[in-house]
Amino acid sequence: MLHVAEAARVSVATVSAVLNGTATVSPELTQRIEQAIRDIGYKRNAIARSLKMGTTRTIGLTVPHITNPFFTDVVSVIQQAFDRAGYAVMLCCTDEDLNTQDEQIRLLLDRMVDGLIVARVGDGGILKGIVEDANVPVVLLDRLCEGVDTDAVVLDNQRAVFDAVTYLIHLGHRRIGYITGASDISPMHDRMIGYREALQAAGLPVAEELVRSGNFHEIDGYNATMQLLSLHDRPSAIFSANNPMVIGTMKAIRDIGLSCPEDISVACFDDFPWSDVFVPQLTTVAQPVQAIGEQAANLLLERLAGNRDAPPRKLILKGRLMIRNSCRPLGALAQTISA
Amino acid sequence: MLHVAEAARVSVATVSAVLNGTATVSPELTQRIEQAIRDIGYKRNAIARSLKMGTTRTIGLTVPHITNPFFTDVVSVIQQAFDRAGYAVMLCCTDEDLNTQDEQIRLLLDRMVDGLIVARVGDGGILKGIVEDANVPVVLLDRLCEGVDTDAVVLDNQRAVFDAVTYLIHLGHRRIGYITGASDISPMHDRMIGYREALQAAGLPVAEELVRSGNFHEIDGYNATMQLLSLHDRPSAIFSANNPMVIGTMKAIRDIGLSCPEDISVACFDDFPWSDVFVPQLTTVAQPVQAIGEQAANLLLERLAGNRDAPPRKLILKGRLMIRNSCRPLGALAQTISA
DNA sequence: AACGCTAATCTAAACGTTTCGAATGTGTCA
DNA sequence: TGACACATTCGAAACGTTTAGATTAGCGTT
Repeated sequence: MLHVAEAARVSVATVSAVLNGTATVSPELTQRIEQAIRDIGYKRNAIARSLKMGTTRTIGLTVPHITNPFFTDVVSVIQQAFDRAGYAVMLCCTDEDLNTQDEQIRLLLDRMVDGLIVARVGDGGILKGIVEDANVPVVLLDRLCEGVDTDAVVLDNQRAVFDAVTYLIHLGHRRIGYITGASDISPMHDRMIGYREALQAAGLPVAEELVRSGNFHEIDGYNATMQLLSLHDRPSAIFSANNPMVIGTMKAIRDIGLSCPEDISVACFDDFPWSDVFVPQLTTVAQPVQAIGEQAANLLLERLAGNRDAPPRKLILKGRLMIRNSCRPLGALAQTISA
Repeated sequence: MLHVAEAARVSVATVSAVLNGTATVSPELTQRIEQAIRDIGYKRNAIARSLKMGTTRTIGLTVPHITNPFFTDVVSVIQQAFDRAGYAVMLCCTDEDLNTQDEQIRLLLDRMVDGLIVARVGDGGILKGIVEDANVPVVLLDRLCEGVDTDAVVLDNQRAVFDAVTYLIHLGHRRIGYITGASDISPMHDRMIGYREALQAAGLPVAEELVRSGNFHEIDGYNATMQLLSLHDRPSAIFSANNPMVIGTMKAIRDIGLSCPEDISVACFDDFPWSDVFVPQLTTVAQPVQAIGEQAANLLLERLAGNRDAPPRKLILKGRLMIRNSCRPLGALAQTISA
């Protein structure tokens, strides 16, 4: 900027003025300065600007795993939204580990991100303190966090699973296996409640041996399914509360020599692009990823636009049951349908 | 830092010294300063540091679409690698659009990223100038760029497709449809060559009506497949040079009332997690995503570590044909096998 | 001709670090 | 006792911006 000022024979203040349009500058000087900028190929240093202004026009986004198709899609939407608004986004993957998350949030804060969107892990760690300090706005994504009162957009997980399990019950299933992730994550907790309530609403018992817990990965789904399938009175249907784990479920079914949906019905959380192309076409609970991403971005952008002390808003969106053909009717119902 | 200095009754220079270990500081002062840091909850301002040091410990990463599973995986690996090295990564999606890419690269450069990893789009745009200026190191990912001589890691695309198509030919296929993306992208160009060479090596003609070009999206694959399948002498196999497009291919096959592999064989580029779970299990060319991501990260990290003027290195990795059951043997071969 | 008003431009401080060189103190050696 | 080396600490400039306030010039009024 100094060089531009010299070349245009003006002060740096004037250059800054035309760059930002913050003051009226005569046409001649404007012209000279613009020419000098082109000649020199000057690019304004956003770091120096950030230091002075106290804002970086950068936000931090952390998710447990970007390879989980739900997060892939949401990250993509969020990235686009902030790109349109002229913000950069720093992406971090916490690998479902609290220490990693704390470290990455610190990294982002050190770099003075203007805001944070977090799909939290564990108990939230340092998140609570950050929200309380209220220096940088935080919006929670997908997962609420106990004791952390801030903007959030989540799914009505309980209702979504309730609907899905009720659907299985309507098909005639009575023993429905359930595979979940760690229950300290709010969606996992809520989904579990949805499962139990659906059974209870139908007057069915909640058999603890049908509930298995894993750590979100394919292998965990595989192991859980193996256990369910080796029960002496094995379930006729399995609902997997997490998408990567359902891959493990399908592999376990195949490896054990069964097939879906003939021998066992399967449904799961989170839709994915291939779900209606291959056989079986998996029945899933689809989250409105586009809306989730956009709403999260909007909540944060509004805070960034200055609306700091409005009360926190929690947006709760509805899932949608995508009925395909991985679940088959059972018993009397099956008779009527095939007849 | 000023507050810390005051609280510990020392100068800011001394605080900086203990923070960075750049000078010997007496045990008492060190102690006092550390205490003050804890008391105040001081966090060093990375922006100010960056301004002074001229380095942000942040890199920029641009890909066409993060939802393409190949890029999802590679981004994930790269993110992890830089995280380990204490770098933040700014992620941008260019949506396969050159203007968007230019804009985003400018955005990243404004923010003084220390380096860039780019899966380029179009003809590279401003990339060439940036590499020539040599202020920030650039490594090309997945796609080389004409006239841009810099570090790169790509696949041996030609060989990979050659192998895949040769496999189809060995199965007895003679008319093999080929669906590609825009040919100004080096991998698409090279894959096409691999296709032609495989046919020529087998003494088969290259029928232009069997080659269709799309814009990387599912819908393009759908349309291209529809065209191929409505040919009066339709192909017995289709190879899709891009993963999202193969979804369109599968949908088109289904919509037209055919089935894979009975009526038509399908193979495609890029593996995905579900590929061996559902039916048909798709035969794919798997890229070594882990290695690609790590090598790209390493190339850049080495440059960042100071090795600036070594000649550019191009790493060419090998793909792997994952033979599953979406391609069936034809003619005489089918007889022998089923006999 | 002196005055005030407005518009255009500039000067200089500030943002929070790092770092060079100067200053201070302490012990060693001739 | 003075000179010197060494260890420790500090003052102040610098990084590239923004911006409040000062300065200057131009112009219409009286």
